[in-house]
Amino acid sequence: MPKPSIVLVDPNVAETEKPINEALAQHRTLLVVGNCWVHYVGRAKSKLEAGERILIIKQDGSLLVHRSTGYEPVNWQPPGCVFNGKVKDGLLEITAIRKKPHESVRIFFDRIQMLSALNLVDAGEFSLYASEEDMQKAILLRPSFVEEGFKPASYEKKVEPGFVDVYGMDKEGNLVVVEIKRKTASKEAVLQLAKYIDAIKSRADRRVRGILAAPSIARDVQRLLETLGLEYKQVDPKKCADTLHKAETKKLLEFSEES
Amino acid sequence: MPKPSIVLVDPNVAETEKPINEALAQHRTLLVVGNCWVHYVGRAKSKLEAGERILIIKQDGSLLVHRSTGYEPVNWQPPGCVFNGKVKDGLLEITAIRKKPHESVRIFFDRIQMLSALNLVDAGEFSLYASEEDMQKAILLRPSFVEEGFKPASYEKKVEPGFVDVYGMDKEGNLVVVEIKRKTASKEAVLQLAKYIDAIKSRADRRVRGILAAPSIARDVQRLLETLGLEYKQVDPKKCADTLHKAETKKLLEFSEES
DNA sequence: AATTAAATTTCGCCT
DNA sequence: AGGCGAAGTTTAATT
Repeated sequence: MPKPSIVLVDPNVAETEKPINEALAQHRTLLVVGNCWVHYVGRAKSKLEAGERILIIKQDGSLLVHRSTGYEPVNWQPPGCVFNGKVKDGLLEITAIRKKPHESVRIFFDRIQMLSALNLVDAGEFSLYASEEDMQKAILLRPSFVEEGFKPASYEKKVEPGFVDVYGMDKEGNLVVVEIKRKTASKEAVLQLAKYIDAIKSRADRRVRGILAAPSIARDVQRLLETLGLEYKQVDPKKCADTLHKAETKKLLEFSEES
Repeated sequence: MPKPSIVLVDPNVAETEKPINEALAQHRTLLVVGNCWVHYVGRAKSKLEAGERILIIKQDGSLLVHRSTGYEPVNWQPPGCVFNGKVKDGLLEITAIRKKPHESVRIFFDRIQMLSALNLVDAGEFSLYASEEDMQKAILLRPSFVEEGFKPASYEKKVEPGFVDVYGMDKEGNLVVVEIKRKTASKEAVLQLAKYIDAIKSRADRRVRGILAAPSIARDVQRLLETLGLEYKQVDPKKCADTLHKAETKKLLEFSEES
């Protein structure tokens, strides 16, 4: 039976110790806004001077300290920390300790504008569309996105430097390696594809074609691509997402008709 | 003259429209906790079903939606967004729009546990120690970290593929190229060093040694390194940071004695 | 403005 | 558990 949320506005620092440690013990989400400074020692080492920030401690043991600007937290810890809060001499000190790698974040508050201990109930599903994985699935489903007559044979095939996105054969019987990028193809993508081609060519008995499938490509990158004897095929991630979506809807329909 | 912070606990959704738009207009930091769902369209596309989350909108136009677990936000926008909040049919809809690339995040709240509009005052400085740059400075200051008798000649020297971290001479008069890594040396670091060495060897009149200075190196990477005729020297970033710190303290002392 | 490299990257997947 | 590659990566530096 979860206790309801607690919100304290402008509390004395001293009176926050108990609710904070209760919230931490119950693995609730903790939200603290106030004037603080932060010491971090671990993979690196940092010091943040005093200022007003937002501290978030989540139930999985992750920690975020956010300043008034910027997408990224100024200090943080990934999930799995152990926390402790204590008040001494009018200061609230919150310590987060992680092992492997061993590191710690210590936050000192001398004034707290708001403290909140929350019970966040969240079972909602998150779906991301048009990821590189979606594009891969869509190409396997509709190989003509790459080329008419293309026949995929395998995907995520192990080829020495790493993994090939899609691997198959064109209508002339040549081997085809497809490298997929969700956005504008970079030089790195071209070089990666070239590496795969080289590795496969060395032990193939026929011609090996490399196709870079991406929504766009820069002029100079395309030149590099052509110099290396590779090809480019424009593929729209949105269209891939739509194709996938329709396929999945159809599958669901068939399933419900069967049952 | 900044207005003080506002905190509303369990407000009706309808009554949040005005304070939210005021806070957005005044570029205050907005904190909303409540039950919401999120649609994102832009570089990719995502959908997040209903659940209780924390929304942060910062004064620089960045946006974060945090779930009850995880270091990373489930949805976000980097700084520079334009926001709008409106209430309709008992729902609060907050829209964030970014141009270049054009994308949008729409958040719908049907229940709000807490709303807070903050004026965060934060002029504190953030310092990170033991960066790669710090290690470079420390090696220039104390070349014996690389090797007894090593004499640095230059740093960030242009050598065709890019820049060499530290460049100098050993006590036998051989050229020495030092590549610095703040953490475990990767295969990429070894190959990069090899490229520099090749470039320099081609126009040098004496032996050229390549030393990879890093806190650690994987067994197989070390094998590759040795195959390429390069060397590894263990260097501790923390020790570098300490050396630097002491040097800077000393410098400050000398300065205050002079004046 | 575009490109490249680094990050206390984190995260996921596979060996 | 360690290693490798991808990310709606972001961010800073450099061309």
